[in-house]
Amino acid sequence: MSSKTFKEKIYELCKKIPKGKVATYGQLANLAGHPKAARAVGVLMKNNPNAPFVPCHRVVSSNGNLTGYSGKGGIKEKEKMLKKEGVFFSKSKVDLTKSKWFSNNK
DNA sequence: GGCCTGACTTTAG
DNA sequence: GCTAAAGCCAGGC
Repeated sequence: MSSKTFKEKIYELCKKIPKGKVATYGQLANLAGHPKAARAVGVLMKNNPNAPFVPCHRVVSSNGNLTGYSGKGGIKEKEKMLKKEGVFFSKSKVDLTKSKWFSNNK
């Protein structure tokens, strides 16, 4: 039963992202059951009704580039946090080759 | 129920 | 390698 809305699923998926790993918007959308709703995912993050409850900074674009983040510091802080958590970086982008999250729960 | 917005993704030039 | 355009979707008013 999918009583939960798309956004609720997205938030839960965000919380499931392990430390030191990152996921793409499209991936979260895919796990939520809508592979093409990556855009909607971004909107939900922007609204960010539960900022401290969801590590939305672990969500990046498909090429590993850090996009968005309306939080304090913006992209800069976001990158900093990820580096701190152990995410591999290549210049100003996430090294998806090493740090992309492989969701097991589907 | 319809219109607008947007932190996406992909393809083409 | 970069820019532009199109397609897609859900939330909010």
